[in-house]
Amino acid sequence: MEDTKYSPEFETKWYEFWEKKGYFQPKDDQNAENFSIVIPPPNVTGALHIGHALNGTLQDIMVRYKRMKGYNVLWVPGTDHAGIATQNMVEKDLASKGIKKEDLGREKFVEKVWEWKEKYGNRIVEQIKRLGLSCDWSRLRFTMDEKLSKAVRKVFVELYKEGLIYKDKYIINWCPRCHTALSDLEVEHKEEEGKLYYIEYPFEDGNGGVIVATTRPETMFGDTAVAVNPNDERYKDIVGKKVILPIKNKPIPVIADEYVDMEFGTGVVKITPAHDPNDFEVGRRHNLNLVVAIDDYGRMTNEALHYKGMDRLECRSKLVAELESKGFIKNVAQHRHAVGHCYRCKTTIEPYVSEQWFVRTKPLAEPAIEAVKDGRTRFIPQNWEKTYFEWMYNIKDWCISRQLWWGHRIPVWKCEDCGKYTVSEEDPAVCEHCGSNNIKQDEDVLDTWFSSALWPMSTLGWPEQTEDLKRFYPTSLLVTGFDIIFFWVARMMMMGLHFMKDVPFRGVYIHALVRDQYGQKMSKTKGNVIDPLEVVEKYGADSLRFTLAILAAQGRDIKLSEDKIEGNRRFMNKIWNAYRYIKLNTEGQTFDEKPKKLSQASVWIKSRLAKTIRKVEDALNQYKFNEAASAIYQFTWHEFCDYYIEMSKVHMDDEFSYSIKYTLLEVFEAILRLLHPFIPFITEELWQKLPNKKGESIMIAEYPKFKESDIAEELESAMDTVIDIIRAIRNLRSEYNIPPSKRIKVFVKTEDEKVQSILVNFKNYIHALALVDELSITTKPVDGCVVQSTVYADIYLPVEGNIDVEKEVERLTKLLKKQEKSMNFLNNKLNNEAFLEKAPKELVEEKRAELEEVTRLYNKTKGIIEQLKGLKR
RNA sequence: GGGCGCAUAGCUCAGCUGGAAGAGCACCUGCCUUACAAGCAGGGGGUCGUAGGUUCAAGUCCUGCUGCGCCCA
Repeated sequence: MEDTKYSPEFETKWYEFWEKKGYFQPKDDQNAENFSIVIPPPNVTGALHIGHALNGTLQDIMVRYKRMKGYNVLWVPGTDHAGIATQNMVEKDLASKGIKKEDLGREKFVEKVWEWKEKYGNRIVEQIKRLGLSCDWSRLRFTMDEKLSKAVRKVFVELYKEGLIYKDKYIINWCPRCHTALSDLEVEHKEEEGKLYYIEYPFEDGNGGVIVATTRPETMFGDTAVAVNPNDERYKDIVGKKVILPIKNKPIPVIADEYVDMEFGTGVVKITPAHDPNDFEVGRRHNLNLVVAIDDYGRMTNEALHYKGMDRLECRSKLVAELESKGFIKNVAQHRHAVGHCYRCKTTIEPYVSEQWFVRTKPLAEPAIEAVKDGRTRFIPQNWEKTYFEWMYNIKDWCISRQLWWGHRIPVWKCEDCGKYTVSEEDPAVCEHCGSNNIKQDEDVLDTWFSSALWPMSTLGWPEQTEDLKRFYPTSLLVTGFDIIFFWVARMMMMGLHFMKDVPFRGVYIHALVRDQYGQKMSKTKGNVIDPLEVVEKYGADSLRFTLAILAAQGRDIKLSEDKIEGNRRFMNKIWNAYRYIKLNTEGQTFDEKPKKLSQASVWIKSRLAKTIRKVEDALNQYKFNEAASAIYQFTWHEFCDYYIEMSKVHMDDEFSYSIKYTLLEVFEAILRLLHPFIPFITEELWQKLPNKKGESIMIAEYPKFKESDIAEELESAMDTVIDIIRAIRNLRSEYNIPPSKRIKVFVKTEDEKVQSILVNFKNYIHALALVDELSITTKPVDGCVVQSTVYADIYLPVEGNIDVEKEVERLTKLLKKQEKSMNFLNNKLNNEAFLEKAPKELVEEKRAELEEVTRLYNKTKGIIEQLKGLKR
């Protein structure tokens, strides 16, 4: 016999079993609908974190659910080469051995990264498997696979030919540490305490000067103008004059531009087109020169005179000192402002002018906006559409070149002779313009997100017209976090619509972020991470999965703590022990024949099961994972275990002996199937042991179907009466500290014939669940008893010796107060003319009946109290 | 500065289309009742952030305010 404590050690065994059986691969049923998902590819070098666990669990629930519903299901897994992240990691590794990537050279370095990928790239895959995710591993993809790289090239070349990719000298976000350009999205803005320096720029004519305010004085070596707002009365007369740039002693013009905020500082700002994105635009409008004062390593150039070669931040402090000593600094103020940081290495971003490749996004965004507007792609929850639209309407061109070595090399060759570009899918031998063989490939690689943008099509085989592509594109669902709606979702929409002429996915389920129990983001530095692998080790993957699912309410972040996972392990344990009970009673018997007659409890539980199935399906169809999970939890624990199993004990040796066991197995088996998408392992483990299983695995069994014919309203309402009476008896037992070991005698007083007949018919259940050994129906009060009234009947419990009158009066007075409150509420309502007139008739009737009922109870309670008080005297 | 979201029991949160507030954990009491002490039974606890409005009826719809998050610039 199994141990009373569930232990999840069987998990890996079942995963191997499923994989070996090929269940993760789609069926080939021509009549069935297709359901496909592509996994958001984790970084090859990454380690599984709780976010992956949530993301994967939710997808797996849908995938397993649909599979059991009979769909042809395909879930494509894969990993992302993660340009900067991976390169940084390998660089760091090499650095620890004292090697710089430049020492190796590009080719050798890239080789090293591939080695790294071979070595560690599978780690995350293995970790994902441990969670039970049923991806089709025979279709595992990597963004730098040969075929996927071909797709990348094709897309680049076609977009280039359509004029949607261009090269431009532009100010971009530059990470001096990673030594590469970053897209706007890859910059994280953080509020920082900084200083605002007020520096005087004297007029060229020697008559005073203007004071400019800047947070970055070191960029002054790149200043080519100072600017004021054209509407600023204070500075009307100085526009067109010249000022002298301090230290450099170079005259620069005063210009007027709407961009200048009159409220900021003095209303005069310095314009440094090469080192500030806004100034860059101003410079373009006013034809200003680009003077580069800081180089790509964040060091000062020779424009900075004696500061040449110095780091920009060191230069700042030294320069401020010099300016101060020379009297140029008029004031220094504290100033909070947003500073950009590299999303990978957190280094402060340096705006930098350079030649980069860009994707013209506007023409691509329009169809992507349309597709969501007309519902071809639906966001769940729908609010996220707003976020998507907001960004799409204000989309900027996408800088796609990165000065890295790891990634898809840009397929552009520049001719050293004619200077023109050859852009080609195949490596060209000669320049397509002049035929020269003196051509050189662009050094840069593409933004990682460029290849991810193609993920749904490229993993299915595009540009080849594969069977998979035909069958599974558009995919059915994408499950991802809100943090990559712009990075990824939006770009997949653009690329998918452009190249496939159809959306990449029908639905986008946006899930929450997993935070710690205090709502803090989990991070290694804070030390508040919950490691999914540790948790799985300790509690099992099922407990983690169920916890994530039951917490995954739409639109709210998940605050996770180990307690919660432990709490759900108890649920696993409950299921485990329910199985033990069933096994104990059914072992060695066969259950091939349907029972002819069911006991009342069985009819009831089947009705409840049917309703639960309906609830679960409704919830899952709306992606309400928490509702689905709690519906089954509630049913399994509080109806099946708390009531049905207890009631089943009554029938073990009576005429229903076979039928009750049959139904126990039947309902339990259905519970396991209902739960399988959430907790695949324990459900398989137990299902395999059931004598009534059909098929070789629960994974490919049919999902429970709602059966209208199982609904038994009349019986359910009778059972409500029974449960109500059981509760009342238990309550009295508890109030009088009667231990379970002591069976009792009760009188149930009711004049209602219906209730009387229920009492007769369901007597056994009351005996068993309320631990009663003698139940008498009466229409008269019984002496020497404590009483508890319910809507249906009054329970009289004989007490040995004397009744503690005071305690009893106290208890009942409390009850009386409640009933009084209730009466008042209902009376108010029913005395309200407007309510009687305007509220629905049924509601009014309902309230009338309620009032009648409460009044009856109130009078009863009152009577008992008075009687008790009389006794006291 | 623009946008989004949240405020319900001590804690973490459910509450769909408006008809007298729910769960899990924690707490209190009693129990090893033959599936389960990782359990069973019972119990206490909320004027649903605040001020208005719509309505016969508001946690639920609308507006202002306060507090707290997040995203974008």
